[in-house]
Amino acid sequence: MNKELKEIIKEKFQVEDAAELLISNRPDLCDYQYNSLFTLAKNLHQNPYDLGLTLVEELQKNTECQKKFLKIECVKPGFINFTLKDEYINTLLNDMLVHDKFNILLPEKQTIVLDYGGANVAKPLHVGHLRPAIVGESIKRLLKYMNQSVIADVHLGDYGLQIGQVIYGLLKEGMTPNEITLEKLGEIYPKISKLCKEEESVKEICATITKDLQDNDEQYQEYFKKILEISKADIKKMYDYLGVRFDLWLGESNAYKEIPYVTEELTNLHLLKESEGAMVIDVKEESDTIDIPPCIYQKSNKAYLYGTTDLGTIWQRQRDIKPDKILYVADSRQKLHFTQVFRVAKKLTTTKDIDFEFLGLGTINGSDNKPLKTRDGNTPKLEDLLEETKTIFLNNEEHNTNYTESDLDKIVNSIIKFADLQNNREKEYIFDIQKFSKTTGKTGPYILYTYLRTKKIVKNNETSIDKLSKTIYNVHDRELRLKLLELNEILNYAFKTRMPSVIANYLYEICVLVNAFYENNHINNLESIEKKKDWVTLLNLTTEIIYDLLDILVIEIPTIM
RNA sequence: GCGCCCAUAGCUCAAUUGGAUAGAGCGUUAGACUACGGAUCUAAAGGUUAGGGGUUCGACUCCCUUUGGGCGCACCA
Repeated sequence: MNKELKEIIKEKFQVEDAAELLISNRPDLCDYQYNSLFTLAKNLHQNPYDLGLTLVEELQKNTECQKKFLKIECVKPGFINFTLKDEYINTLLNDMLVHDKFNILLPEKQTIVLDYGGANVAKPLHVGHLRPAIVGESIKRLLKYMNQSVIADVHLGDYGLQIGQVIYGLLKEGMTPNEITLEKLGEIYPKISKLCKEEESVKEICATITKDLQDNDEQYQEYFKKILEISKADIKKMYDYLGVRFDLWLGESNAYKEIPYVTEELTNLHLLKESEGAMVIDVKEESDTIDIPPCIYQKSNKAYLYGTTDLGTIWQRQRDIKPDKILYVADSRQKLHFTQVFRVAKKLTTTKDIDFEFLGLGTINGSDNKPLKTRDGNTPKLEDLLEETKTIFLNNEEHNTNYTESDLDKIVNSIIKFADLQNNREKEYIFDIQKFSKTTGKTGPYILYTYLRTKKIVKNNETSIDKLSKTIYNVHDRELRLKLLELNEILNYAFKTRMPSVIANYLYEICVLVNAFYENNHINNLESIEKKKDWVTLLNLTTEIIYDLLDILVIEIPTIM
């Protein structure tokens, strides 16, 4: 859209201008705005407004611009305002109609490993697991949509102290591996975890069991395999319900065989040093203004830690996948840990070329703004929460609809996910089941409802879907069309920032405009065939866009609401 | 102690990374169904962006500071 602007700036002032034409935040004045006159003027030592006037004059002479813009003007301190011609808006929309993925600009293809989910084996899934799963899955779908080759790895926490704790508990109760059940695991972990906090000696025993397990103790391995099998099945079931799908089901335990390679290279590079009985790696850098503590590689009892297995995992990914990037979706509190791990990986010749990104998540709090707890003080189980959402939805529901179980699941998913994904992932947010149960306003059901009623109109008038004519009929019509044109900018911005919330909010804005259009423009008994054809085509394009955006947000569409 | 993050309408959140008049939902108030699905739509009210300073054409956004909250800092993950 701003090709001519850039060309003219380059030709006239010999400046390569990186700034884009932006969507107007003053729709009463224009459709698109150019805000960079001030920086341009500063570099050229000229007055921004005069500069703007010169540019506008050139733009108005340009024949391509004459085709695209109804009005170009320079105003006040130094903005250039652009108003699009209706005909040009429709040209762009027609391009979206015929091209793959609505003609958006796709970034260069890269191979990206996405590490999210991060469920811990042997601990029951709770609310805390919801956000990494949903946000991670959404980012995965966004990256894929934007032409990236993505490998999703759940990276289970399956070889840490919690396993030692659970094995200790099982042995104490005299259970054999074959007697282990999911319910038992759910019971034992919190019990022993609490005990470890109270009694140092128990914690030491559990640590020793963990260490021996890592050293392939046969008995412990048998317990471990059984725990992993049962727990994994449960985790899979829950992720499945949420539509969260991984390409790889690896975990910490898979990284163990890689550790010797990492150790060898660390040793060759003289990076390992002893400190208070443990082996650590210094990660301080010259440019640091603050103190970054070293990465602990091996405990004084020779057991390995989280950081060690992360390095092993990175090593393995480099060998088997050769990714350009590895992205981690995890709780913000782990930021320092990942800074340390990334710095170590950047020192190793094998893994130094990988780009690392840590995508932090804020915690989920209860309505008291404290970490979510049930009445008995425990963290609520994810399964119960979803069930509760379903019950509240059915009780609130005033429209005598008989839902199939499948539709009901899709609606529950939309409630939870749209509530979560519209928030900035970096900030903590309040998980308020009462609030989520409301299905009016900015909610998943609102989006689904909008989609279904719009889709129905398209279906009822199916015969006439074609290309848009040059005409736009009224203000609701024009606003909707302009909103659809934002798709490219929105998707690229969301991609760049890895923020599903950008998409969720845009999707909502589309739906608001579709509903306004719907109320004001009735299609079925329209006399003009041309107009009817245009509007059905427009609504068809809209539903296709909504469909794709919902898919990125991991929301499926029910047959009925 | 050192460091990171946060504070926006009564409540829950936005604000395209420094742009023009800070926007939504819920709640409140007043309206709209003889028309394609009313889980909708049209309006109104609600703000010194925690306080104070600074940077500049321009600050919710950047810097300093005060207050109030959350979190992380070596053998947990």
